[in-house]
Amino acid sequence: MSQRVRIKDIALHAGVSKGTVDRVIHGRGNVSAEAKRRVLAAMEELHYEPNQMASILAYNKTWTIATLMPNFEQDHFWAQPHQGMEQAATMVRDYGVKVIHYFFDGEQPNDFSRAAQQILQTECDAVLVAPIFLQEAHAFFDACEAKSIWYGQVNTYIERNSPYALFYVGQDSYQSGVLAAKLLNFGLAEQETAMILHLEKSVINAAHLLEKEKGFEDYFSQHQTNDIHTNKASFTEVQDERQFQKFIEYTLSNHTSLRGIFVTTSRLFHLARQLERMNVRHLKLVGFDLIAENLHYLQAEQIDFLINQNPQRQGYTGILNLMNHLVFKKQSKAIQHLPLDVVMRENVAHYLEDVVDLQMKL
Amino acid sequence: MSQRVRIKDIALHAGVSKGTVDRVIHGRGNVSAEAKRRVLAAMEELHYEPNQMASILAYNKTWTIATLMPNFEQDHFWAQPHQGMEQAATMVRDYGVKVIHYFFDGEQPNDFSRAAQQILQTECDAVLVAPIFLQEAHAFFDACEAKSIWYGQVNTYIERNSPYALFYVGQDSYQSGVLAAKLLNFGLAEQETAMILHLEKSVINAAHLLEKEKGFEDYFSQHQTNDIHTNKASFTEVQDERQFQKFIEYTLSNHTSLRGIFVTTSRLFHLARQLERMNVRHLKLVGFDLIAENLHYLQAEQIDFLINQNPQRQGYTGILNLMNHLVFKKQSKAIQHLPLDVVMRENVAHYLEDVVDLQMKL
DNA sequence: TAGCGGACTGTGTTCGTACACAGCCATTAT
DNA sequence: ATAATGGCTGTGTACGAACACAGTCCGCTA
Repeated sequence: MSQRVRIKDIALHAGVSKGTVDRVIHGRGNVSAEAKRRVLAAMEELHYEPNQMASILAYNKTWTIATLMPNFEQDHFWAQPHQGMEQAATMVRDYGVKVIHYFFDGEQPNDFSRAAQQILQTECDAVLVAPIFLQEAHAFFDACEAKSIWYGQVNTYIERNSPYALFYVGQDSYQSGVLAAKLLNFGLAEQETAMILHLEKSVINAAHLLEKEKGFEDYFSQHQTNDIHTNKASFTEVQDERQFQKFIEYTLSNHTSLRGIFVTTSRLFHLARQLERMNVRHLKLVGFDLIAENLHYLQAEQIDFLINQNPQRQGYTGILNLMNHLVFKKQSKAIQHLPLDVVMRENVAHYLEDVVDLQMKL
Repeated sequence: MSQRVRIKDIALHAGVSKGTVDRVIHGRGNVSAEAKRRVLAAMEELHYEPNQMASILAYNKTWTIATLMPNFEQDHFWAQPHQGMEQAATMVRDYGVKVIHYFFDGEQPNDFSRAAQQILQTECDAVLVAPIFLQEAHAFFDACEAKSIWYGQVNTYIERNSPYALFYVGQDSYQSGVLAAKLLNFGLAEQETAMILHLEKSVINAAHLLEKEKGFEDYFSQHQTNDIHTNKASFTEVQDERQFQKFIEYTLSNHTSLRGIFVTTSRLFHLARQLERMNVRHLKLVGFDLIAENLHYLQAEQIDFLINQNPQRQGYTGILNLMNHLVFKKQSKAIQHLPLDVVMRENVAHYLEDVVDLQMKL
């Protein structure tokens, strides 16, 4: 008994040859209305489902995907999306998809353009980009469209109005601010104060930081029941221990009811380290990302919550989306926000395991 | 230029035929030492990696996996693992794996045995079981081993010492208790009281409930800094509104400092509903599972945290593990604890989306 | 030295789909 | 009437790996 319905079976059932069935399936034309009707009826009746293995094997086309993102030796954060891309890459190789990585200096717009140019000189079918430089990214995307190259965005979202712009995979900054607010609101008692603190240089230019700030403030303005006060601060010179200490002392004496701080980036560990040195333990701390330094203070119970933005999945999902588009012609959701995992000392272990335990092969 | 290294290339490079290469790869013997050496060298040199597509197509073997779990019309919880299994099933069909589901009455050990017997009468290569009845499960597993059927466990873990016992996928009950304790500890102020509450009938027989209890208590005994008091209670008749109200009133008056309750199962919504009716709003509530009733009270901010045990993933991962074993001969980790996601009103959306956005095809 | 068995290796077919190509037929143009 | 055109359909081969089978070679024994 033949388990599965094959093209051959359809052909037999419809009284045509498999060539005709193939033409119908792929809409290649040159099929009479009558034959087409019979083939479709047979497919319906026998519940035909194509065998992807055989299809891919026979199609025998190889696709090339280029990735374009900041050098991760410079900023270690990017190692995570990259790792996700690599995992996905080994996974999609059997589908005839080849992934080639290009890197640029994360602080030099020019270098983005250089790497982009390099990609444009090769032959590729799609690119996965972290478009962190607005202007340069726009130029690159324009070029992609001119060369009929599909593209997806990770981490940073730039609005593009083109059929070649396939998707964005990344964080939901606003909602992560809301989430942090909720956590602090839960942990603080009435009349106490929560603070949002930026430890980055150019906050005003960083849309995602402002989004987080907005989410944080919106939450508290909508939840006044506990009468939590909120505050906002910025400090850049985290490397300068004396300055940092002075800043903290000043802040604490100015806000005696301060009990919780939300740091808007992965740099929370700087604060945790400084507080540890100063032996301050009455502050509840919330921040981002499972990088080693943060994990250290999470274990030490100096940090209470780390919001995990699933950076590996950004890369993983990005590649998989592109391959779904190229190989299976399946379109993916335009905006894909990754889960905001609430990570604590007590459940961190699971999030540190291999990101993708769902994958199928080595 | 042929992109990829094929068996034919190896053969050419080693000066043998592809038949010989095939024998070397599969250790089928009947190859001279010299030929074997040359083939292995060529594989090494050309970086040969087998084409899974072609391999599966040519192998043309179909595997059958049976699943055995409680009827989900009876207890809706089981719908989730089932859904995960179904997702995985459509995904592995192209690999020649067929999944057939068997159900039993979740309250009748005899019915487990009946369904198990049914499976044993068919021809299958592996089973995925929720072995919730200890004795009957042991009997079934014995039978599987006798018939050389591989098996994996989901949701409930029974220790088996056999090569046919492949893995367990499920929750880490102890750790989920610890996690709940940490959340309440974070939310409560000094001197306040946290309670662990069972709403199930036979707590003493339910190992996982006792584990949760242990985790909860261990956390607090190790974290005395806030001087949180803990308490334990049990109540069964959640359907009886008057009784339930009396129980709650009694508990509240007995523990005036009670501010947080951890319900050890998905039945938290019963408590939330009752508290809403009584207009009690000063209690922080932590429980399990994203079922509709719980989600309602999470949205209403009556429930603060739901710990998500990823029930869909149990099924999904279970099927994928079996297929990895059967098709790719790749062994999976013996004990696989799924992430304990901390779900709040502010991040619930992500967890309600399609569980597995990592999957590759429709 | 013929006969036999076992070690070793190459050939050919198979899986299900994709697609090139050739062939057929009816219609239109010359 | 014959040639050319175009619509439509079937045949055959390729994709890469798996495996059955047949074939070759060698050493041993009768």
